[in-house]
Amino acid sequence: MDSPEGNPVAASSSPISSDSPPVQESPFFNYLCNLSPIKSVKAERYTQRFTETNLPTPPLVFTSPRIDLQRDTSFLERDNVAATDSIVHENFNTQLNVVHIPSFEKEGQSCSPAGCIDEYLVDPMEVDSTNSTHLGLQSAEEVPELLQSGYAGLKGTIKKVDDAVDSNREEGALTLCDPAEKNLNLSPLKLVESAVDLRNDERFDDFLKGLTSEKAKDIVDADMKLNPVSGVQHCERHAAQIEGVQQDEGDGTCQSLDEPLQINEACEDFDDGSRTLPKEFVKGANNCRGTRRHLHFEATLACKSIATGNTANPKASITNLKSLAPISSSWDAAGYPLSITSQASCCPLKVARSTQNIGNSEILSPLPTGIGLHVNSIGRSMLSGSDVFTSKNLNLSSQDKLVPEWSNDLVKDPNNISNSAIAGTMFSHADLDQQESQAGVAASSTSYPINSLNPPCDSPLTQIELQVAPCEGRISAQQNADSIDELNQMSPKRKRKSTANKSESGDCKRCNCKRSKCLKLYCECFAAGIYCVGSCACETCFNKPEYEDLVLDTREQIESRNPLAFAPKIVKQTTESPANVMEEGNWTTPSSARHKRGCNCKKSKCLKKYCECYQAKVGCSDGCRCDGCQNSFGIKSDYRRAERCDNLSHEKLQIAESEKNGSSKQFSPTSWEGLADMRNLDPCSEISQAQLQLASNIQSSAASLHWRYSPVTLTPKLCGGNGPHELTSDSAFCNMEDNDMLEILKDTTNTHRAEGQRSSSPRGLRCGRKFILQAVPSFPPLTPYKTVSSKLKNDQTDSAANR
DNA sequence: GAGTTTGAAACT
DNA sequence: CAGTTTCAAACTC
Repeated sequence: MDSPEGNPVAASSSPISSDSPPVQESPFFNYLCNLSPIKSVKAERYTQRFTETNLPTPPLVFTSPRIDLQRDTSFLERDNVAATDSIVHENFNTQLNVVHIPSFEKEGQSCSPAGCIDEYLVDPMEVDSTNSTHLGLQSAEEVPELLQSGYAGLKGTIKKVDDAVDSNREEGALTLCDPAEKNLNLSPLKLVESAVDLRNDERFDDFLKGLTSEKAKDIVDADMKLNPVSGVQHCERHAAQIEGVQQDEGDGTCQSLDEPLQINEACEDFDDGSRTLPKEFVKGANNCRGTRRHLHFEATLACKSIATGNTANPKASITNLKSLAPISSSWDAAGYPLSITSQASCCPLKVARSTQNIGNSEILSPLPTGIGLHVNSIGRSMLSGSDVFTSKNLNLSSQDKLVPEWSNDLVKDPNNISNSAIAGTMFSHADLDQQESQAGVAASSTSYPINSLNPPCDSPLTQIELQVAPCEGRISAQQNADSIDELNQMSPKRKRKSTANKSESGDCKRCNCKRSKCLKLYCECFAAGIYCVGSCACETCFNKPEYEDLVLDTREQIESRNPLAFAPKIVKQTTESPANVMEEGNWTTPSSARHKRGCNCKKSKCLKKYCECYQAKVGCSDGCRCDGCQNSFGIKSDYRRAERCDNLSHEKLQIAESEKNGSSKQFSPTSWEGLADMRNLDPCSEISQAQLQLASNIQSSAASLHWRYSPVTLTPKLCGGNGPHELTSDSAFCNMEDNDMLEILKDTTNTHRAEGQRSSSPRGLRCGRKFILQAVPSFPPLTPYKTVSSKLKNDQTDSAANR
């Protein structure tokens, strides 16, 4: 680790200094003040940021504060965990306590009508649908029979779960167990909430009395399975009753990895329970980091279903749930925490990503409209939105929002993953050397299919993946360690070579900054919104977690100059025609993706990586000021022609769709001319009628998914690599200046609604636009999550109306 | 590996 | 806003 010359943090004029003006006191602030001093400072700072900007504090911020609500680390000692510093505890607590929403209420956290803290702790969907003044738990009538029956039916419930449950009686948890026969009208989050309420059910106490050891285990297991949130609470509350119950060695292991699709095997971050539970029990439970994320994923998917209004096909949704389950489990296996808030805030994104990762899975249901993010913005937006830059904890939180590609491999070969490796990963990341670990993983990880996505490995997105890579099973922990050591022992030059080689092979590359202290956009890591890691060859690097305040300040400074400095450079024009959408499993670059600002090449002719367009494998556009452009991905002068080509293509698709609908009145001579014209255009004319028909049948939202997450690093497919195309009105966005983009951002909601009323435009196009609008925001999100939630609802309404 | 070229970012 | 400087990546030898 570099030892920077002096600590700029101390000298920096941080708003957290004691001289700082008092932050306006609010319930939120008071809440934060109850946190640990360190985190309170951060929270204060965060609050202040939003106070100053008059922006609503995004709920994601609570990822961090909640983490600290229970800082009891005694369980660490009990489990002989080497917690070497507070950060370890902090991070570890992150993994343990993030879902302790109910405890807040129990502990009487203040909750004012104006700014109920819990409002930030629930799924935005819930926030949106529920009065913010009573967001804590659903009322009894809202919570299905699960609540009413309470744990009196626990035994039966367990049995049902284990038997894969085919009953409809308990619509709550059991719906998750047998999703194919249930519907998803019940929000999974509600399930969690309802389950939480069960903690207070005295019948549970009665039930626990007289437990046999086996029963105890089964019950708590089932508790976790059914009710990951309350499971922890149960374990704490009824520890005395369970204490002494002997568990068979190895019997406490969770099967989630073996049968990841089973909801009842998705276990919970049960570490908290370790404070009171027998160690073996805890051990078993600790092996089961699946349930919470599992359920969250379900919540995510529920969000998806809700967002798309796809409640008509619950079965498909449930199928998706099943498909996604292993992924979520694998995430938990990595020991990363998940906050309902953060997860839910980004749930559609997560869903989309998951869908992508699943590849050929059966996930077919439409994606939520309007929640997609440009692939470049995935990491950044989330990083920003969750203030990840400010905290490693938050960094972790961001991981929750993403699903690693390797999780698919988990499913395929669960035996590849050892729990020990998982645990090792967890602890290694809880260490100060976290990033070195990442680096090691990065160095040893070579084959992420997702690599084709932007941002590259440097991005938070990839960082997240890398952090959990050990669980992938492809790389042993020892290999990781070796890689780390190797990297750490490298000279900067060698590191650079090494990373450069990796870069060539499509893997991670890191910065090599010498004078910028990695706090300027020169630094690729900083520009990507991530900390530098051990694999970086930078000198005097301040882009590290320990300088997070400085990093944040610098970032703010840069953003004050250019609010979109951290926005994706490559933007995808939005009205991509379905014909131009990649086919399933064949991810190609949207050829209409363009550099937001354009290049300025003078000598390289846009044929070398000096050119940002070329580097991003996108064509040059009118926004470029390059001389003698010969960009092989599309030269500037071809831009207009390609635009015309795409417009025609789009028109043709509209015609095809109209044809399908039996409505020929929309055909215009122009349209037909366009069709004829298209035939003369190469390569657009290669679009077959079948393709067009297929394209017209493509669910627009699904297409939108591909576009949203379409890697810009691949070659265009249908319209050829040199055919930058498809620039309709929306596409001007590509070349918009930042101010224009900001204007649009401010007007996102209105735009969205207006689009919803535009009956003539294909749904997919609207999706595309929404995507772009939401892709751009950096930190802090200009659109509160509540608004996003509202938009989800609007989408739902739109979908319903369109149907 | 050292040095050069290049263009983005930062600065004036 | 334009010109200049700084910077680090890309590239060449």
